[in-house]
Amino acid sequence: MRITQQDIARIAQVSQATVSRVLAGDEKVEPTIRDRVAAVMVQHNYQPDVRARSLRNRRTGLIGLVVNRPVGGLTNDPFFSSLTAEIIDYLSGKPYHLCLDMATSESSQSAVYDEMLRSRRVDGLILVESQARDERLHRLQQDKFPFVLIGNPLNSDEIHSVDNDNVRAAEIATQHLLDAGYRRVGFLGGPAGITVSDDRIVGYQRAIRGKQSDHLIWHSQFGSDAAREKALEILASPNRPDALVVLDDFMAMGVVLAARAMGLRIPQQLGLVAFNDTNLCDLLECGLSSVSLNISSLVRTSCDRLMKIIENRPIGESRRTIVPCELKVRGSSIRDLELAG
Amino acid sequence: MRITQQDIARIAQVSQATVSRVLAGDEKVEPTIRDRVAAVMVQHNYQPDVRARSLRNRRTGLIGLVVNRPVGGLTNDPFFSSLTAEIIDYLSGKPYHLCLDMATSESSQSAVYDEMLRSRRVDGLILVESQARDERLHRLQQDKFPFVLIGNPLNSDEIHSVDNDNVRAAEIATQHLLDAGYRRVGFLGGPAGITVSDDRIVGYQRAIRGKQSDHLIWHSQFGSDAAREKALEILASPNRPDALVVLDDFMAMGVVLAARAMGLRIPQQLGLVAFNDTNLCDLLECGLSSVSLNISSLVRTSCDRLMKIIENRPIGESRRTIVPCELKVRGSSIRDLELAG
DNA sequence: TGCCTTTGAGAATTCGTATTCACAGCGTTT
DNA sequence: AAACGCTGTGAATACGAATTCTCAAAGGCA
Repeated sequence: MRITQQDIARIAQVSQATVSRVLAGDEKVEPTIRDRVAAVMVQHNYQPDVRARSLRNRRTGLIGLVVNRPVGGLTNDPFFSSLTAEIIDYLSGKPYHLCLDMATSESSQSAVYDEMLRSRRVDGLILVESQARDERLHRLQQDKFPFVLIGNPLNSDEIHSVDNDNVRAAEIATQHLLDAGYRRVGFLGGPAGITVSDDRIVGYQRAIRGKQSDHLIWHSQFGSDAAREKALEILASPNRPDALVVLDDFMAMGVVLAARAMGLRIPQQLGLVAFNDTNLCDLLECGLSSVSLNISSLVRTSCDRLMKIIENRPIGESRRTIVPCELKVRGSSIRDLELAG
Repeated sequence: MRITQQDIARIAQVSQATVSRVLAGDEKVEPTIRDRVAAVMVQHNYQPDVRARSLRNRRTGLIGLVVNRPVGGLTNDPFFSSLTAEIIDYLSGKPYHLCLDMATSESSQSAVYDEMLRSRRVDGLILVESQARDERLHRLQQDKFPFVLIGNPLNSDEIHSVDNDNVRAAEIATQHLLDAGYRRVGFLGGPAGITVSDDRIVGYQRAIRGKQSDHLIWHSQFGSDAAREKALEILASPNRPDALVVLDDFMAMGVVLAARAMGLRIPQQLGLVAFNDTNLCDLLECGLSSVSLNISSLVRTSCDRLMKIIENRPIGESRRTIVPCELKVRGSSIRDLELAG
């Protein structure tokens, strides 16, 4: 059977309330008694029961992370894995733990949400929405449930959100390629409708405006395989681009394979810039230029914010925070690499 | 304020006990009443409070995953990310959630363990120990706390554990290279003392025995960068290997870069087999042969086992389960690829 | 000395649910 | 018709900790 405050109280010859007070570090406890109780607690290896505590305190000490992906959609998702890794890293040492959950299908989402929110399993939520789900977000908002969105809440500025400036990120990437001397800079994105992808296309277009006569935009499924197929097609077309901004590092590696298969040299004949700055970037001899999304600062900001909301502390900043991203230039976007080297 | 069973009871003109019974699907409730209560629950969007429930039931519905890594050691760890991804995948739909925690330092481990176990935050634990921590494991064992170890419990067969047969895996990989006609097959592992690495070295040696005069074993830090450095050194040595078994895909990619830099062709002049079968394997033109650790079946087995232990259901199998691994042959280990193609 | 304030600690209550216990109402049996 | 299940429901209690309420003892002041 488990040791409770009741037991400690009995052994130390005090009331259960006093044990609780000692635990809370209450000043109003006679030092003699405090020490006696503390000794008994240590001796019996007492640890308060979180379950009882959270019932009483209305706090579980858990932060939920809900990921919306189809079954199996998590494996090999670099964004997701960085995200969880960073969150755990950030939370370690703090009085919160991470509760991870997945909503696999549209229909299971409600269930997951209900289980997490209405049932008060977690104190707050971090949401990563690949597509805008106003309805859901507003439900949370109405329930006054503490949450922070990583992403773009679209038409709502009531919602606490932290985001990369995807538009700007793509603009920078594109501009960089233009500056490097590439003439026909294209964009290879993910499936249309995905917010990240759409946002970045806007940034691409913004940079291109005026500098180049046409917009070269393609879509592909995620992953290096799909991207390679698409790239084979793109690079075979008569007026192929001489540089590509690619939605993520994995897709970029697919493009690299396609280029290699077709005998195109990177960066001389094809410039590349991708996003995420994962460790994949070093797997290319010349290095893959990539825009770092600064996930750790994204995480730090969101978690800080969430903890403030949960603990009712004042929130200094505005509701929406943009985390700047940073272009990490490597070899794949330096057109005259050999001359320079 | 939150809606409780009490409220539902009042509205439906029954006692709170009855509401609880309806919720539990108790047969002994008059259909008329059952429907009336159910209707009120739906109407008011009632959801039972997990906190109260877990206090009463002594079950939280949480499974803990404790990862032992230094700060920042999670980012870009493919094993970890596959593992969590698979666990979440597996748990979604089941009445358990995942609670993720990290023990960054030796000293913080006790704290994490205490917080998780003694405080009964989770119903059971999945442990991934990179090194054997008998002391810790035995404490858990003595507390009769439900847990399953992914890995090797070394000198204890009392402990529930699920593991790859790392020895066999490495043996197969090595054998495969020997069969392919390579003459000097070496092994590039991680830092000495890491169980995975040590186990695989044993397997390597077992396969080599008799087939080759000497054992060619090197150690390097994890990650493609460190591996590349080491590989440059290895491949420059006078009696360099003509094939390498490499501890994981990432390190293997480092080896690939080194080989490429030195003008060695893969697989003709250097054969490669790695472990994990991540999506990195497709990033090599010829494909990287890799031993799949079958993480999803690893996860399925451990979670099943853990759930059985938690729920006191009979456990059919023995305490230790070995999940077979499978060599995925790709181009990097087919010595005469061009002849074959 | 007597009254009031302060201090410290125990008793009682609360959080929301599950479950045991007790019992009212009804039907069956002899 | 009386004694005896049986069934469905409400009342009461437990889970373990935090907090409020209560009160006794000690101390201060007039």
